[in-house]
Amino acid sequence: MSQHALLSAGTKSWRSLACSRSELRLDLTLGCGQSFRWRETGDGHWTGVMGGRVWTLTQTDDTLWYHTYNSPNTIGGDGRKRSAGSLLQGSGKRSKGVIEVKEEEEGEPVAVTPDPDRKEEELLNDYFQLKVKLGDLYRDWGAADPHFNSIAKIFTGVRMLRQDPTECLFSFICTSNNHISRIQGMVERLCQSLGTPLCQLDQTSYHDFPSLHALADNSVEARLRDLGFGYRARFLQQSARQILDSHGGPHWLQGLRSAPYLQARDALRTLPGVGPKVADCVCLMSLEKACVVPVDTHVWQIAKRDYSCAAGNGQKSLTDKVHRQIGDFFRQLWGPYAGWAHSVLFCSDLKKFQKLKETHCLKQEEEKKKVKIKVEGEGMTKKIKKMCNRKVKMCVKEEVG
DNA sequence: TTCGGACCTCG
DNA sequence: GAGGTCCGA
Repeated sequence: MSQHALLSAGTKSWRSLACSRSELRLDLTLGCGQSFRWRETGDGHWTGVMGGRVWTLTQTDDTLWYHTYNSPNTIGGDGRKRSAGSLLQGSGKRSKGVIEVKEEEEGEPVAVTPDPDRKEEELLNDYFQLKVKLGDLYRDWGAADPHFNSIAKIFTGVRMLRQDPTECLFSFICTSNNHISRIQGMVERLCQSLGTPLCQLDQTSYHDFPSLHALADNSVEARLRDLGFGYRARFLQQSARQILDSHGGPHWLQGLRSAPYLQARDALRTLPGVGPKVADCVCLMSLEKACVVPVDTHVWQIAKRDYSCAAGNGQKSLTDKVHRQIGDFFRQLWGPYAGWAHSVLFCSDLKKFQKLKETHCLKQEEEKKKVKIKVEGEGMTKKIKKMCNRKVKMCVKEEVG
């Protein structure tokens, strides 16, 4: 049996939070290239490391379900033999918005892993920034931007994570000249090679993200080159060394959360391997700078193609000035959470999510047919039929375009 | 400020 | 070429 938790299998203990899909879509949020540590380990089940522990997350319409695994050296490990129980039917217990599902072993209830201080709930709330009401933000962005509005119908629940700054910084140093799937592999090798092991599930060993000390060791560059990091190997080691030697450690990175955006960005850019794009990603995704729009060639294309944004027209490469102009353009359009809005558009442009647009388009076609039948059935005038069809066509066009 | 080339590897 | 950065001119 799979050691990775599966909600339907009923062999593991799950807890849950009330959270609708419009507030959070796991597949989009965890797969759009913000974090590189989550894998789909079962249908709609995402397993990864966060806050020093291994999690499996999944969701139903109004609920976010989570399971955490005990590492081997903590009490009550997960290696015990478990039998499948019918835990989802009627054994859920609700307390202060938390549902505790008790697992059963040979008919006898087994105690769920206790979470008396609700630490895990807090970690999830913090990581997904669930206090920020995404529905309200989508409404505001849609009102200000028709193009966003058309995308938003398909790409709901794309939310900015609040990641650990060290993990975010060193992951994004790996992103230059690179694409998501390869970055995922690199970050995984980085953790397996230099991070503390947490637990093993179905031949996959999960490790914590490496500490600055582990990354700063002189042997790291050669080791990472062997693991296929190329020129980025030196950047990783040197940036870690610089943070330890010149700034005193991870505390410095955390401290940038309370610094203004430009100050934080400039501080990050003193590190080797950190240019405007990487610095902006770290600011947005781990340092609470929600207004920051990281600009890469991709976002530049979106600005030109979908917004006729003239910034950088005639330019061959993304200069600092073009970065600033495009960032300002989107900030003006979307407001203080512009970085969050940018991630929705970014997500909708990813190859792996194109199917979502197609299926949505098919649904629209079906709606169109239904409307047509209804109109004909009600014997409306030709003029009204025409108007109605045009409206549906416009809607479809908007979705596709 | 801007530009081109180099840096790594892979599909 | 890819979801970039660094370096020298």
